[in-house]
This record gives sequence, C-alpha cells and structure tokens, in this order.
Amino acid sequence: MPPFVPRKRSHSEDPPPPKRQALDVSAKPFSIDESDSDSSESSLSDTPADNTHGSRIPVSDDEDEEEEEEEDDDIDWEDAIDPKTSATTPSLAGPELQDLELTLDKNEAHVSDLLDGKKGPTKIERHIRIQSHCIHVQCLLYHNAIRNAWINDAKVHETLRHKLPDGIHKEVKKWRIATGLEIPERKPDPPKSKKKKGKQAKKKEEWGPEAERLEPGQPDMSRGDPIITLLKVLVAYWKNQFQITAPGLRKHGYRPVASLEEIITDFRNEEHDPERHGERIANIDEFRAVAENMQGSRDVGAQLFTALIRALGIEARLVSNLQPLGFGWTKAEVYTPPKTDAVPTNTKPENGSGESESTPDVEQDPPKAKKGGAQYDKDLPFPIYWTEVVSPATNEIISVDSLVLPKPLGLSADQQEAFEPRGAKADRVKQVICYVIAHSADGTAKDVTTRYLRRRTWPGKTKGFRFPVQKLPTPGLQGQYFEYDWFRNVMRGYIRPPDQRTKVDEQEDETDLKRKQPEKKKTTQAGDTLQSLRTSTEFVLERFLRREEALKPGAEPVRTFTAGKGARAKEEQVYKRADVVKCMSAESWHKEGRQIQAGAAPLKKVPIRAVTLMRKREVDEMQRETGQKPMQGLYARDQTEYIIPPPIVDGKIPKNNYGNIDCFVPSMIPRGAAHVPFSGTVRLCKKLGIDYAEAVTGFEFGSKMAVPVIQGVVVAAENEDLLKDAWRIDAAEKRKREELKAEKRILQTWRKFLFGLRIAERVREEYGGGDPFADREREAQNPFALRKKNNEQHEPDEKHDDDHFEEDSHDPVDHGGGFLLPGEEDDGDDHLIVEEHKQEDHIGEDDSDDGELSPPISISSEPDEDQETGAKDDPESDYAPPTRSGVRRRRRGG
DNA sequence: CTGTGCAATACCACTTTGCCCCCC
DNA sequence: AGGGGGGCTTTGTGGTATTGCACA
Repeated sequence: MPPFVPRKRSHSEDPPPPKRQALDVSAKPFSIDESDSDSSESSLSDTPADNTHGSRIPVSDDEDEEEEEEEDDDIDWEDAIDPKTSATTPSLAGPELQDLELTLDKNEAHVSDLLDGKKGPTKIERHIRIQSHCIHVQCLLYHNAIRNAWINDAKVHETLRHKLPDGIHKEVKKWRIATGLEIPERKPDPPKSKKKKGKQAKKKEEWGPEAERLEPGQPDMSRGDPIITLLKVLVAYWKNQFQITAPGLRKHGYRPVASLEEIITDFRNEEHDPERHGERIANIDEFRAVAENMQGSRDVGAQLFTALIRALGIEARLVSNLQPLGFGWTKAEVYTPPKTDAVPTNTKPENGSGESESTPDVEQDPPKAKKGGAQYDKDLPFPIYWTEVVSPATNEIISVDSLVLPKPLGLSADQQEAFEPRGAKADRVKQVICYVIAHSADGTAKDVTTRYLRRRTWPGKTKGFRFPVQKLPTPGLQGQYFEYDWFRNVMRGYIRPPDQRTKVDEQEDETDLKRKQPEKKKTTQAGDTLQSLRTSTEFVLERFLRREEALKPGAEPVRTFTAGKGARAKEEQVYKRADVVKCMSAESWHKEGRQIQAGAAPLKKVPIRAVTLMRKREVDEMQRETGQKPMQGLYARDQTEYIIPPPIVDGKIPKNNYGNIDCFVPSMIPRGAAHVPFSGTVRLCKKLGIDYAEAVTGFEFGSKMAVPVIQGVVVAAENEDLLKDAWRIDAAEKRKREELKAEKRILQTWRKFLFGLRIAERVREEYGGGDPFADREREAQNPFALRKKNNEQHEPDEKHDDDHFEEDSHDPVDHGGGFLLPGEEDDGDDHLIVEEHKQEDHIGEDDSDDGELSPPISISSEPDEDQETGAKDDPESDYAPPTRSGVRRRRRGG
C-alpha cells in the first residue's frame, strides 16, 4: 500500500503538500462565510476579523449565540486529483471508502456582513431586499391609514376637546372670529358649554366646512394668518400635556435571521412589552384609552395631536415619514446592536443631556430604560409623524410637529425643510426620507415628499431609499421601454379620486409639491469642477475621452482647467464635446463595410484587444519582439469610405484568403452578384457547376475563437434564379422526405403502443384483474385518457381514434390505429409547402431553413401523444431545445 | 457641507476564420 | 469510405458607470 492514507484528518501530521496546507487555511473560513451568513447573531464588534479569513476562527469567542453551525467540511478533494498521489495509488482510481469528518463548532458565529465581505450581494439577496422594502412600505402605509381612521373617531375627539382648558377654548374662539368663521357675539358662549355630550353634531354644524359657507366673513390677516397663533398655543399645550411613555417606530436595518427569529418568538410567546416589542395599540378602544391618558409614543402623540386639530374642525392631515427597510446595502440597512451591549455606560455620546436610556431597541435592557422617567426616542432628531394643518384662510399647508423639533411650525419651504432627516445624527439612527405621506380625514392619502425635501429638489435625500422609477422593456416591442413607478402604483389605492380633488390639492400641486430638478451646474470657467466637466455635455477633458473617442484633428481647446491644488495642481485643456469623434479600428470599419481611405493617419492609437487565441498569440509575439504593447490605430468615419468590390467578370466570384466572401452589409456584394442566403446552396452550386463563394455575414465568439457565420452563398446575378429554383425544388423534396420519415416514425410508435395495449389486454383476460375497460382503470392505464382532459385543443379526429381503441384493438394494424396509412395519405399538403417556401424566399434569410427544423405541417398538428411515446429520441424533431436550433440557424442559417 | 480622489464592483461591449465526431 | 454538417460552449477582458467612503 502506498503511503497515502485516504483520510483527511488522520494524515494531517504527515508532511502535507504545501498547496494543500494553503487550501486548508483558506477553506475553513470560506465555508464559514458560506454557511453562516444568515444564522448567526450579529455583533459588529467582530466584523473586523472577517476581513482576514485566517484570523476569524480564533476570535469568535465573544459570541453568545447558541446556534450550532456546521463548518469545516473537510473532504480533501484535492487529494483525489493530486496527480502524484493518484499516479502512485492505483486503488484511488476506483471509489474508495473515506472517512468524512464534520466539525460542528457552536462558537463559529459571524456576521456575514456584505459590506465587509469581499463579494457583493447576489441577485437573490438583492431580490429579497427589494421585496422586503416593498412589503414594508405597504404595511406602513396601511398602518397609517388605520391610525388615520382612528383619528377621526368621535369619541377620541370628544375626549381631547374635553381636556382642553378654558384658555385654549378662548383661543379657538378668537381664531374662529379672526378667520371669519364665526361672527363675534357680544357675549361669546363660555367654552365649557361646548364640552357637553351631544355637542358633536352641533359642533360640526358650527365649525365644519359648511359653516364657512353659512357664515361668510373676511379673515383678519392684519397680524398674519390667525391660525398660526392658535397652533402655537395648541403645540405648547400639547408639549406640556402629552407624555412620551413608549418607543415609536424607527428603522432598525436588517438583522441577522437568528436574532430576528428570537425576537419573533419572544414577541409571540411573551407578554407584550413595549420596550422589547414596540408600542401596541390593538384597536380603537385602546386608542381611545391612550387619548384619555395622553401618553404613548411620540408617534401616537403626533397622531392624537392631529385628532385634536380635527376635533376643532380644522382640516388636518396625518403625515408620516415612512422608515422602511431599504433595498440597498448602505449603512442605513445594517442593524446596529444596541449600544448598551458594547459600551458599559449607557450614556450616548450624541446625547448631551445624559438621558440616554431611551433606545427602544428590542434587545435593550428594560430596567435601564425604565429608570429615570423614560425619555424615549430622544436620539431621533426628526419626527416620524406630524400634522399638516390646512389654513382655512389661505388654503396653505402648515406643517406642525408638536413634540420633536425645536421649531414646531413649518410655514414656509425653508421651515418645512427642517422636517427632512439629514445630518450625522439622523444618519446614526438611520432616519431617512423616502416616502412622506399625508393622510386626510376622508381616508385618502397623498405623497407629499416633495414639500419636505431640501429646495424641493428631486431626488435629494430620497436617493437610494425611495424605490426608483424603473425602465422596463415594453413586452413585444424590442428596444422600447416604459417607465414603471412602483410607488405611484402603490399609492393608487390611496389617492383622492380626480373628481373629488380639493382646492388645496390643486394649490399645493402647483406650488409646494412641484418637483424641482437639480440645477445643472453651469459649466462656466469659474464654476468648473472635475465632476461638472465629467458630466458636461458641452465640454470635455482629454482624459475623459473613451477608448474609441478622439478629438477631431485641429480641435482647439476652449480654455484650461486646473485640477488639484497647490503642488499637485495640473493644467488641463478643456475641449468642446462637439470636437469629439467616434473612432474604430480598421477591422471594425470593415465589419461596417467601410475601409480606411488611402493615406489616412489614425486619430488615436490604442492597445490591441485580442480575444481569440490566434490573435492573442500574435499580440504576445509582437510584444516579445518589440518589448511594448502593440497598438492599433483608430480612424474616424470621415477617414473611411465604402468598400466597393470590383464587379463580377464572367460569373467568377472573388474570394478572400479563407475562400469565402465578406457580406457584412449589402454594399459588400459585388455588382453583378447576388446573395442567396439559404442553407444547402453550396451543394447545389457544385451540382449546377456555378461559381460561388460562401457568404460570411458576421462572427460568433466562443471558446476563444471567432467563428464566421455563413449564410448561403454569393453567386453571379445571372445564376441567381437558377440557384433559387433549384433550391426550392430541393427544399420541397427534402421536406417531403422528412414528412415521410416522421410519419413512419409516428406510425411505428403507435403500432408499438397498440401492441402494448393488446398485450396488456390479453394478460388481463387470461389472468383476470376485473373489467379492463372500467373507466377508472382505463384512466389509470391509458395516459391519453388523462391527457385529453387537460388538452382541449386536440383535433376532432383523435377523439375518434381513442374511442375506437376497444373495437379496433383486435386488429389495430390493419386500420392504422385510426391513422392514415402511408398509402391513404392525402397529398394535398404538398402544394401548401411549396407555397410556403416561395414566401420565405421573399421574406429573407432567417426562416428559410425551416424545412430542416420544423416538421412538415401534418406533423405539427399530430397529437401530443407522439411526443410522449418516443419522438424525443429523434434529435431532428422540432422538440429539440430552441437554443440549439437558434445557434444552428445563425451558424449555417439561410 | 461639498467636492475630490480612490477603491470596489457591476455591467457592457468588443472580440474577426477550429476541431472532432458521427451520420449520410 | 469519406465528406460534410453540426456540436462544442456561452468566452474573457478591459473599459465605464456607479457607489461608497475618506478626507480636505
């Protein structure tokens, strides 16, 4: 026995070949990467170790994850292919039993953090994120729609109004008078009386929109919109009264699956805990209770504030800046474990007040959060929910945030920008802007994102977080695209119907919600930046020219641009884009049917790109000789001219070095010659004694080779008709042969099948087994009985055939099993076929080999059973995979 | 906060004339 | 028995666009 021991572990103390050692080191972590991408608890603290594969295994002790992980599958496949060992151990030639060792290491828990890993997300991972994003957005929208409905609840309104102190009621009254909704009375009703039950209906009458029409008055705008004063009062009141006692919604990022599962299990099995599971308001009753208690999350605070505004008869929308899981791989999508795990003190660096125990992350230690009066979501610098109040005086939108922002009112574009999450603090807590949706009292919702974007410019900060408008290919129309706006589609179910749109809608759509395009930086001399020049359509630097682009000869620079600063400053010439021309190599021009004009000098020289082995060898050879990279010249179109081949003389077709003729474009066919792009024409030409050349219409690349695509032949024009006629006759014959062959095959198959049936029948008769033609049994044994149910499109004949099985089965051959026997064949189809070919002749090249590929007409309408019972064996049948026939067509098509 | 430069990566375009086996 | 049709295989690389990040 040779020294080789076919056991992986046991021979590790043997001097292993160096190569395998290297493999072992790298293979272990690699398998970890593969296997635990989803299953491990994430602790970002150990991600740095992920960067170096080798060092990962020892450092994994900081994990608390209990999950068992399969790692290290140690089958040393390299031993099996090691030429040394296999040469000396003939026994290895056959399969040999080997020990397979599997090491399960529960400490091997790592984040497969794609940001840190070498390779990016796979297609599937991308898909998962996109789906997660889309679903999450829709869930959030629906959640908000429900809350919005609750906000309309009369009882909630009642509760909230009831709690308002007299002072505020006075303010409300003042505002109503100032706005002209109410005519001042000598002695206004004490607000108290309005709080009684049954007030609701009355109030609506008095304060509702109808009131505006019933009691028209001019708003007193002398001191600005009176509603602003009222809102300030209400916000102050709300800030004072509403207590934040629970965490609100926020974006967490994608957690590792294991941690997610843990949370879900906890959520399902444990008693509900807002700290761990988030705030839960299960139904309208609970919502009413929250209104009564005036406490909850910031989000609910904003929702109730919206309810309060509505309760006062003011049009108010519930606005939500959705914080969905994203579809990208930025930091905002990476789950950040609560800081308390990593940092011993629970003081957050960014939190100046020191009251930091408020992170509502699910893993957060509840006791910590509870002590000290619970300041939830203090780390979120921007509101998730707020209110849009419509001023009855101006129909303008006033954004109101009652709990979070230092300046609660957004009256102008500048002030409304302040609602947009931005800056380092927002980044850290993953606050984003992508969809800002306003829900109106009538249950409709509207995308108001634009209002809160900086300078109301798109895409702004929504870039990378809002699902972009896609350009999808139009089905059926090649090269045409249509725009698909996923989110607009989602919103379709929420938007206000066109016939119910309000004045406010029209007004804001014309102003606030009008999307602005980012201003194009003027490419003036003063404003030149590298970026602007790179994207400029007017100017260009020489270094931005593409490989196949060159400056026109004699192009003058427009100005100079200095890139870099100080010592690294470098002056570059700025040229006009208009002076840039597209260039191609002589070979590429040849493919377009053009050649370089005599004496033209290349505008540019670039290294040769060799793809095929032959060319590569050539290039390598040249490089070895000259010691430098061989270059090829590129020429502009106006340095080239059409290739006009010399006309045909005496019916002789000129041929190139390869014995064929290049026909990349029609103009390359010599005068007096014709291209007959049908397959099999070579044989016919030989037979007819015509001079010809195979027509090369392009190339195919594969296996490091360029293969010419040959479509038919080029012959002298006077021979064209002769050849075409010959081809038609030939094709018709060929088709007929095929037809006969296929028919023969079909009949044989049927014959075989019917014999089989007869045998089965006889066996049944002789050995019993019940009524052979009992329906159920028949279905079980006769595949066609089942088949027919699924396929309604059979020709009427077949049913007939099947029905006759029983009767004819005594002598199926004589009757052809219901099929036409060769002698009985109706020949009418032949004319049809010939006609078809004539048509193809006119249409062109591609379809003309149908004669080879598709079966004769009678076959294509044969019952499917044929396929089942044996036609698959025939590679010539039309059941061959489409790709194959496609390749074949391109190669020798025509 | 913005522009620049770099790195990583996804995607696209360019590439330009065999060989061998099996069937007819 | 030989000629020819068809299967093989889907390349591989360099450029470019895009994105993220660090830094000035």
